[in-house]
Amino acid sequence: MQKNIEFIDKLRSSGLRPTKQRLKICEVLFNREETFHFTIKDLVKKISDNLNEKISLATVYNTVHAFKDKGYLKEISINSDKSYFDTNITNHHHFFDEDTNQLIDCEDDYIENINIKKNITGKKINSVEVLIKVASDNQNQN
Amino acid sequence: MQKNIEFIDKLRSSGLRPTKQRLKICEVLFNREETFHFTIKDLVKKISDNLNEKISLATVYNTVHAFKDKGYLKEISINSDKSYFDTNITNHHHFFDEDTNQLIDCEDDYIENINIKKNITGKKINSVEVLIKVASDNQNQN
DNA sequence: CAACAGTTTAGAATAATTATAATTTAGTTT
DNA sequence: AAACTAAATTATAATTATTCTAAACTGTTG
Repeated sequence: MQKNIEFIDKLRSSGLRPTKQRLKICEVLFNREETFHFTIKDLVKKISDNLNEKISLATVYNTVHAFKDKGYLKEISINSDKSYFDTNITNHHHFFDEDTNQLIDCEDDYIENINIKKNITGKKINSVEVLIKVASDNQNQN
Repeated sequence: MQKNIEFIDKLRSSGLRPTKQRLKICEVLFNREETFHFTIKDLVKKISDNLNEKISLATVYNTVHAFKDKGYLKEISINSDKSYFDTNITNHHHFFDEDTNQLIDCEDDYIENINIKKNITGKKINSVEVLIKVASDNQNQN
């Protein structure tokens, strides 16, 4: 569990002012054992569940984008109408449960290393991400 | 190149009435050598470029969704605010050029087979897709 | 503590998509 | 081929996620 003072340093060191709102969002996002996968809506809900004061929607968007730009969050590509974010910023892959719309980290032992044999000429690879869509075994869902 | 009569059969066989609009959209989508990656906006533009008559936006959405449901199109997950569709419905992966926002098919010889060693209990795998984000080699882009 | 740039905010604006309800059309029945 | 019915199309309104705007506020620096 990180302390407030650590968040302040973290923010300052990347040129973000440690405002009340950003610190609250840090607490919600980073004071946890497990990776947090969330949409903006999820985060807004977590904030209003955990805090007394409210943070405006615009600030939540601003902060999430700032955190993403600074590398504290990753944005995950899901076949969807909204963006998912991930507090796990290491290189890793995902399962997406189509029954529940839940994003699940794919541990390293679940998948063999991805080997890109050729690349587009003149481009560098920025990321390689695997998305494994799963659904109930016993039903016909899509 | 497929003929109109083939599209009519194709649509009928999957329980879709071969309407004028759907046939026009079939022509635009499937009468081509290469895979077509597109957003709804792209498709609307192609339609208005190629045809005299106009098709309403709602119909374009309806048709693309119907075609997707019937398996004539795939929807591709991109880190973005809009949906991309693909006329290549085989299992395959993608490059996404972040400079140009272009989606590029990843040929089989570009990537080694993906091997999922473990899966989520009680779920079946519906799809495995790799997205390789690339950008200019000589610039600092993100 | 004054000044200033960086932040927050409510609310408006935008953009993609979906819903609605009236009209039209395709396929079937007479 | 006229009549019927369910499916499809359409213009438009509604919805949803996200971004923009401009005013008010706050953190930092001197």
